[in-house]
Amino acid sequence: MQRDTAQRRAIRGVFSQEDRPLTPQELLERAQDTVPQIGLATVYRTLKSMTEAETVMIVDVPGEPQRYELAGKDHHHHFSCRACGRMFEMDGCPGDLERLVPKGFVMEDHEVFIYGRCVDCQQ
Amino acid sequence: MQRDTAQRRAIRGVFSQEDRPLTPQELLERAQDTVPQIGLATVYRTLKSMTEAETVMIVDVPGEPQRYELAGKDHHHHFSCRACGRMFEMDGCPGDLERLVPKGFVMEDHEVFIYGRCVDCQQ
DNA sequence: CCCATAATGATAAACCAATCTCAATAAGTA
DNA sequence: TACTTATTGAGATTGGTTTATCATTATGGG
Repeated sequence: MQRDTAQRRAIRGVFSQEDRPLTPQELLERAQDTVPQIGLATVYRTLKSMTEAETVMIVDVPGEPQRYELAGKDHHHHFSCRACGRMFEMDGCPGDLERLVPKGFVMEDHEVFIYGRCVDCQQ
Repeated sequence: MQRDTAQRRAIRGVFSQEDRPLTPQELLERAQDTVPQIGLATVYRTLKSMTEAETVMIVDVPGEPQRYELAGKDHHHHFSCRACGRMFEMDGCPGDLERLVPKGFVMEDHEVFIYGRCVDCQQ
């Protein structure tokens, strides 16, 4: 059966503290604040089981390694800060995407990424 | 000086025939129709010099290798077909993205990806 | 408290995209 | 045509992410 370890608690803790999509590396570093000896393999293993349990979702980002975010959120998109490299969530959705779709094509899904500077990285 | 080779002509030909963002692998396969012995290294070398010359642009796609498209096009976004894996261009742009940006964040750029089925892959 | 075994850490290995190496080829000027 | 040298192809190599290995640790039911 699934055991409750300090490592997994730390990873779950990071996800609820930072409410944004995280890379395995970011998760490792934050989790090490709580459990210093935690290794990258444990992070990947935990992410895999959380993904299978649908506790977290994979976020594919252009030109970056996969990120992971807690599942069950409302539909949203992402903001990537070019200064600090962090990715944030943005509620809502631009309407009227159907208008962009070429004739004869069928839209099933969409993603929007906005790039710029986050509130902590102004000027 | 820059020499005009059959390989480079083939690659330029593929770009103008297929008017969409192509992966190095796609370029290799299409170019081999014209120059069967062309190798992947040549494709990458040619893409690098075309990128430096700003003849082509890199398109970063979520969860996929980089693609390349001819430079100088109007602002547009991309449609990815889940059936055939090809990526297409879509003219235009959803307005009103500023509305999504969290307070204090500054938008510099944006990308939109639509997923679904292209006209050749219906039902 | 015991103990079966799930989980971990360190590191090696697998993967894949992209680049490098180098001998062979071929473009293009004289 | 001859020659300089840019370009090529094949395969090795790199760099980064992700997975596998395996001896060790530690959870949690009995």
